[in-house]
Amino acid sequence: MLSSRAKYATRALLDMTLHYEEGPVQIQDIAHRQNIPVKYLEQILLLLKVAGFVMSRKGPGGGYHLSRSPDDITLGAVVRAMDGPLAPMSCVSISGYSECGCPHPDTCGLRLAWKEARNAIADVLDGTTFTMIRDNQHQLQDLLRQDPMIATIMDDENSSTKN
Amino acid sequence: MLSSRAKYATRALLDMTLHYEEGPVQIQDIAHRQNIPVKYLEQILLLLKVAGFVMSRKGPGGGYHLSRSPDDITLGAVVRAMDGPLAPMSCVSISGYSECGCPHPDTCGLRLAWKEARNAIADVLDGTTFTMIRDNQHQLQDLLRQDPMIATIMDDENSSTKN
DNA sequence: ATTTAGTCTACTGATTTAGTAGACTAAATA
DNA sequence: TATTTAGTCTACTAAATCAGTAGACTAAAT
Repeated sequence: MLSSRAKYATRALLDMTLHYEEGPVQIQDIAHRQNIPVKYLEQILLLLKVAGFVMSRKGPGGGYHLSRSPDDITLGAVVRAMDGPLAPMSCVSISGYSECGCPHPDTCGLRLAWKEARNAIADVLDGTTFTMIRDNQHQLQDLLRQDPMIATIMDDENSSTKN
Repeated sequence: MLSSRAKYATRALLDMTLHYEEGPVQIQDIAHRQNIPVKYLEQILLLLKVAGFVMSRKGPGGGYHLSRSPDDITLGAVVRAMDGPLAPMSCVSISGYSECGCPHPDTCGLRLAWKEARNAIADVLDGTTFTMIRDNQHQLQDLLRQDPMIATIMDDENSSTKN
C-alpha cells in the first residue's frame, strides 16, 4: 500500500493538471478541492518541487503550477519520488540487491518472481501520464452524466474480485 | 515494499517446497537454511497454518509440511495472507472503496490507474506457483553451475534500470 | 517419565507515518 | 515603504506498525 503522501501528491498533481491552462493555483485551493490537510500539503508540494514536478511563485497571484506538461509526468515517477522504489522486495531494487538476507540471492527463484512483479507494476505506472489520467476522468464524468445508474455497474465490471 | 513477514513466509514455503517429498521439516531447520530468526518464524508458520497453507505435527519426528501441492499455492495468496490486499490504494481494494477521501471516487481518474496497477501485480503473483518458483530456481542453479561468470550478466539482463 | 517439537501470549524498542504549529521570507501593490 | 499575500523551513508529536524476543505451555513419541 502506498503512503498517504503519495496519495495526496498524485491528487494534487491531478488538480494542477486540471488547471494547467490557468495560472498558478494556491495550496489552499488544492487542499480544499482535493480534501487534503493544508499544512501537510505544503510539505508535499515542497517535495514535489525538489523532485522537479512543480514550480512555485510567492506573493499575491502566486501559487504552484506544473513545471512541465502533464504529458511528461508519469504516475511512476511521482510514486518513486514520494515512496521510493516500486520493488516489492529490496533484492529487486537497485539499492538493495544483496541486503535481503536470502542464502543465495544469485539463484533465488523468488527473486525472479519479485522482479516480474516489479516490472509489471512499473510498466503500468510508468506508462500512465497525468494527461491520460485527466482524459480518463473526463470520460468517466461524461459517462456518468449520460446515465447516473451506470456507476455501480462500472465498478462491478472494472474491479476483479481479487484484492 | 512487502513486509519481512511476507519475505520470510515465502522463503519458508519455498524451503518446504524443496523438501516436499520428505516428511515434515522442523522450524529450526527452515530457520537455519533460510536465515530467518527462529522465534519470529514460529509466529509466521502459525499464521501460514491458520491461512491453510501448511500443517504441523508435534513431538519427535514432527514439524511442518505443505498442506497441499506447491502447484496449488500461489505467491499472490501467500502475500495477501501476510500483508493484506495487493491494492496500492485503499480505494481499489474491496474493503475500502469509499474511504480514500477523494472528492469523487466514482469518477476518479487516478482510481482507474491504481486499479490497473493492482491487476498487473495480481496477474503476476496469482500466476506464480511455488512449483514454478522451485523449477526456476533449479534452472538458475544449473546455469550458474555451467558457467559461474554468467551471474553478473544475468542480473544486468534481467533487471530493468527502473527501481 | 522424558524428550522433542510445536503453540500461545505478552512484551518491547525502534522506526515510520501522518500530521500540527509556528516563525520566517519573498513578491506584489498601494 | 508598509501591508498583505502566499510560499518556506524547522521542529515537534501522537499513534501505529514492525520486527522481533521471552517464556511458559501443550501434545506426541518412546
